[in-house]
Amino acid sequence: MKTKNAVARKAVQAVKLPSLPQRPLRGARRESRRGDSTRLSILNAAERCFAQNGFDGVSLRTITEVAGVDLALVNYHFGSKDNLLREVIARRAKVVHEDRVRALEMARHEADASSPSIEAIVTAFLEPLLRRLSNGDAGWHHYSRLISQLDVLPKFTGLTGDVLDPTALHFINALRLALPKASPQSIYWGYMFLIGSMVQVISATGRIERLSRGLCRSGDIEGALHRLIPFISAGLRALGRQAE
Amino acid sequence: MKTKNAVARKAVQAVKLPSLPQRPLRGARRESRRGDSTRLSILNAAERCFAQNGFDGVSLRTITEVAGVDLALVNYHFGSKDNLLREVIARRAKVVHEDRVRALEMARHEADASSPSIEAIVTAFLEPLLRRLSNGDAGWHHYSRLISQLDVLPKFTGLTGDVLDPTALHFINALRLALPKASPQSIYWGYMFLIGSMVQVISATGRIERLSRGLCRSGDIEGALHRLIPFISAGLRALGRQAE
DNA sequence: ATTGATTTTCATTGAATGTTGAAATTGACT
DNA sequence: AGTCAATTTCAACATTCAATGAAAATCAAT
Repeated sequence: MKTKNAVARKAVQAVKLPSLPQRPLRGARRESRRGDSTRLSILNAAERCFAQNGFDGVSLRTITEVAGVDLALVNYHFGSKDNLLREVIARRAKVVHEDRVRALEMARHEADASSPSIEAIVTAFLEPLLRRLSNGDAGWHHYSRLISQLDVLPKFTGLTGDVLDPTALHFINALRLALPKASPQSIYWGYMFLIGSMVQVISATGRIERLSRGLCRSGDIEGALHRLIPFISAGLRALGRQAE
Repeated sequence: MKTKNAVARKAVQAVKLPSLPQRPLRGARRESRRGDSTRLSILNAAERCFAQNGFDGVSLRTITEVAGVDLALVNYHFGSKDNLLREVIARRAKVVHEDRVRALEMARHEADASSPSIEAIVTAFLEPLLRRLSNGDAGWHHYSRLISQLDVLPKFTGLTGDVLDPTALHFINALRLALPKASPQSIYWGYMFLIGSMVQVISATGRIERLSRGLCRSGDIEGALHRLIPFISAGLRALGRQAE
């Protein structure tokens, strides 16, 4: 029934969405349309609200209130709450993916003929996202916390899979080349552990402040990276040394 | 406004909960009361539902339907949905905490005068929970997935803090003794990474099946532990070696 | 000024939410 | 049989939810 609803909704939405002009109608390369700022406000508000209270913990009413726009505009611009979430994620995931792939290619270039070091691979994966967290843009913070939540909720694996798996497979392949003696299974598990460690940093729940009584701070990305990269690299290398 | 509602609800609930007899009224050491099986059904159903769809993604109606009991019984036995969640978690967290502390004491005993090895500490932390996941009891599976979700949601840090922080501080202290050269900050971060890696295993979202195209399985706890312990141990040791 | 598509507003839909009060039932005790 | 508290049932409560339909407004192009 749930799937049927989703399908029905999707079908309706495909029909009812405003017809986006596929190519610029006018001379300018890209014509900025009237509703663009509305779309942006909604995306940003949704990102913040979803991150704070989870997808099901926030209503479209709250989101539109934060965005300062009318409730009905969500369904006009995005079709449904589900689709709003998808666009919130896709927007930034695209950026991070491209940066990560580029960073990895750079590392490969520097490594010449051989494979880049584990540290280089891990850094190429972590920095594109983590560096943005210390750049003052709260949006990236919210996006990170949202990803952390979806990563762990079974009902969203479809969504996160579509968006994040390409990056994952890209880096899993790089790790395989860098750890030729590790079994394929160890590589996959190692990648999961990598993700998990990173998620603890980007989810920024404030737990480390509480545990350390203020000695460590969730927002101290430099401090986190300074430990995260050695931790993961040493862990992965240990998997590469393993007798199987 | 939201906080005010929560406070009001809590106050009401404190007044309206059925007066639980503090000590056994009759001869038997512990008199099993009539509603106990109802309580259990609700706890188990809530555990399963929360794990699958998240706290806000499930209604009390769904939970009581799964439990096969009347809707009103949730508020009769637990006072509120919030409190139901708390009891769902506390029930199993208590068991795991005791097992972990006991396992750590055992490791200390075996290590004689010196500190237990990193492997021993990490194992003492991981096994009490992970071993239960391969013992057929689906409840532990649901509990683990639920913990994974709450761990990453800001709005539940109060709850998870109350329940999980004592264990955390216990093991952080053990790690400090085992890694005398590591800075306190590195220990705290290391513990966070440990948690993160573990969460990726116990959240069991099926992602590793998809990424590895069936080569690895989320349910393969032995395989996961076989990589998780070396990964984390090597990572922590690297933090201990770090120049600071 | 008029057209016509895009965007916004407003009112409302039907369903689902957590919670509650009052009556009915149960079962162990006198 | 009768008592009484614990438990269960049933029917509602007032909100809130996502989504929609139709009218109003906006604005560039003719």
